[in-house]
Amino acid sequence: MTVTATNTSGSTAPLDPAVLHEAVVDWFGEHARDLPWRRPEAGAWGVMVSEFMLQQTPVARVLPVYEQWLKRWPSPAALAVDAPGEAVRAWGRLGYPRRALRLHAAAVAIQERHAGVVPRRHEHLLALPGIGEYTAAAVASFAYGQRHAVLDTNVRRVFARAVSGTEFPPGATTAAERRIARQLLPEGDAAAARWAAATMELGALVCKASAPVCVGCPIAAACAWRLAGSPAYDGPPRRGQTYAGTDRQVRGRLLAVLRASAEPVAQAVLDGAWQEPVQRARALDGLVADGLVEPLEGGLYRLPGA
DNA sequence: AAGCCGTGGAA
DNA sequence: TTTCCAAGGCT
Repeated sequence: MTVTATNTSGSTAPLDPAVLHEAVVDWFGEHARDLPWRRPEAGAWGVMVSEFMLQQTPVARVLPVYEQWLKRWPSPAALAVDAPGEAVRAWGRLGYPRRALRLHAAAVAIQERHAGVVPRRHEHLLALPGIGEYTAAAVASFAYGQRHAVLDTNVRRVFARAVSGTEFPPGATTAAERRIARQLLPEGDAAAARWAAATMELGALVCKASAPVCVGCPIAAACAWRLAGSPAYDGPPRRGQTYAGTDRQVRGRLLAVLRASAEPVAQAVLDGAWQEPVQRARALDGLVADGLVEPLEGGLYRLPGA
């Protein structure tokens, strides 16, 4: 099947996948960042840890935490025998601490189901806690060199612009996007894995969400969005996140207190983290329900133990 | 399937 | 100052 891009006049011109592949992969060869999880010594576990941390958190903030994490827990087995609360503590301020809990749970599952080895099969990866469609494809591709359509926010944006001619992709991944990704995927395993990494990097460094650097783009001449005159986004409003005053902020405050304490913390201390008592109680209940906080006897709280 | 779940740097 | 947004997953 042929991949087409919409041009200015509304007609379509065929994109030659082989030409795109070469341009993007060559660009990647020159501009790829030297990230620790891309080095061979990272292994599948290193790749997996990085993917968890990079879910909605920028590379620059992940780097130091990633290094200390792998030094402390160089294998799933090492993490699995530690308390989940230690994972939450080491997660620091990366945000969305449920990811730390899920990474710990995934390590336990890898011990139980896969003899301590990060599974190779997409199906088995997908079954692990905290691993969805994207992360399963990413680990299978980056750690094991398999052929998978890796559709993260960067790749989706690159395809939206280069192929579909729109500034931004839809709110949720669509069947149409998966079809485009599958059609553009090179045949061989190694080529597909390289392509996945290259398109992600292109989205991260050049085809950025705001202020794309089209002068540095290897496929600018073939980009449907550019050829259409870079029309402004006209789809449904992309969801903006308010944060100040939300339960999420309160949860963050409470968890910060617990992270900072090696000992269980009294209710009264947690009360100092947020003024408004109803919201504070709701947030704490939520953290307990999520397994991020463990209530003890006598009004004490701590990060979850083993 | 729309909403929830943290955090901080940059524009 | 406010807004945007960063390699998503789960319910």
